[in-house]
Amino acid sequence: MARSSKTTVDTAYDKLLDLLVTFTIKPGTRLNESELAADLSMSRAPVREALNRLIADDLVRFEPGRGFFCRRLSVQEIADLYDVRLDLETGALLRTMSRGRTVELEAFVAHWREALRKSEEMDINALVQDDEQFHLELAGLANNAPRVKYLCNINDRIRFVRRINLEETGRYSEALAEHADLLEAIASQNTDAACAILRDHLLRSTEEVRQHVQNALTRIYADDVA
Amino acid sequence: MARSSKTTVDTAYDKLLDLLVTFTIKPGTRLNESELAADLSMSRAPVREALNRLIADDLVRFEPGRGFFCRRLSVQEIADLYDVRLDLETGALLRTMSRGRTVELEAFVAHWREALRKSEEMDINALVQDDEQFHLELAGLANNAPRVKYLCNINDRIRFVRRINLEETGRYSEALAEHADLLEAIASQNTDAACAILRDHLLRSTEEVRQHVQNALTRIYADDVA
DNA sequence: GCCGACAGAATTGTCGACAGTACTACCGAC
DNA sequence: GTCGGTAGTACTGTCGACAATTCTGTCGGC
Repeated sequence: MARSSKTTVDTAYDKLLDLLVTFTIKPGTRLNESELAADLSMSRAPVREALNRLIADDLVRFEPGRGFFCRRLSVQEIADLYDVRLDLETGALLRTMSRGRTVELEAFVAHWREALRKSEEMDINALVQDDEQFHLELAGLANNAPRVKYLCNINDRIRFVRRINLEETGRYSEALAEHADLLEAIASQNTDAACAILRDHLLRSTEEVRQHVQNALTRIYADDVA
Repeated sequence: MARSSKTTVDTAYDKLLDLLVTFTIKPGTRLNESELAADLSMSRAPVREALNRLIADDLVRFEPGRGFFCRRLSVQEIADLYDVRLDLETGALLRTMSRGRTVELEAFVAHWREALRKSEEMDINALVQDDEQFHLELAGLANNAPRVKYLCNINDRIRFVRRINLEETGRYSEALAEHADLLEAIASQNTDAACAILRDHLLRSTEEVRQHVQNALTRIYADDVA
């Protein structure tokens, strides 16, 4: 039954991750193990295991004797995560650039030149996903797996806000243009320019986040899917 | 029985963390759940829960159907982690310095001026612990909890190597001197100097690590405590 | 002598159950 | 009407058991 890499725990993990990342489960609410187990039609054991994995991702909090809770969403924390993200991404870029032209870099540039051209007619979901992908692949060029993993974690924790942010500001084309600029700076091996663009791009997002997180919060609590 | 914040899972977690961080459990070895449960005199359930928490810390690997394994120790990964650490720590320092003199900063400087003076006659264990503490508190001044958390994780993953490194090079006084220099640069609000010192300090460590990790590895496998 | 199949042993995956603890709602006293 | 205690309920914490899978060592064939 346990097809490799698709055990019950894994399905529980994926499902819960989704619920938490999209805030279908509201911040701060207590998670009822039995209920979740019933929803996923499995026993409590795998649910608990999945929840335990999510602790270290900081997507759930755990209080002894009380159980698991959905993480609280604070403006400060989101801003802090954007801050860390800035350092990790610019650090990666710096190292990638110092390595000069590589096959991977050329491939990256070629692929995203093409992809960005087609982005104009994408819907918001695809755009958000693409944005994340772009940044992640860029960071990946530095060939530092742990760094990418930390960035993935950050992404999981800010994804919802990131999405709201993009919707709220409607800054699609500007963001895409900034990606394009960055791409060209990279392609022409202009390290300083590339870092500056990435830095500004991220700082701008951070600023917007501060303004829009409140909207995000109300939106989360309004979304009563039931 | 479950005294607040000291549940069975927690003891399991702490104990396992220690075993993994110190490499009492050798890299790559398979972890036998029943055996661990017996050693800790508890059932398999809490052991599994603790192991699941350790997955996201990347201290254990998990293969469906095969169980949990102690992480592999690769030179590349250690170097990568040092790399990330460099970005996180210098980023934190930059933000701390940009904030000017604060009460916390003054307290930090005062405390460590004193502590460094007494460090000369410390034994290696205390030195290693102090070194980690110094860097962590310095990063903490930036008031960014997630950043510190990521650094803690990195510390867990490099602690052993860090220790070996210090023993192997015997560079105690140099390292302490660098800390002192850094402290004075911070105290005199010289941002550029402080960043440069921290950067060099960490780059040097990274370089040493590359040279000494092999020794660390053999040492780990030699330590048959039984 | 080497390779593959097969059976037995060991280990993981998941479950249901029970004990212990935290929460809730009710009730009486002030 | 409010506060404090108390009993009942709901949930978590941990366990042992069984099913399913992987591993190991042996045997026969080539």
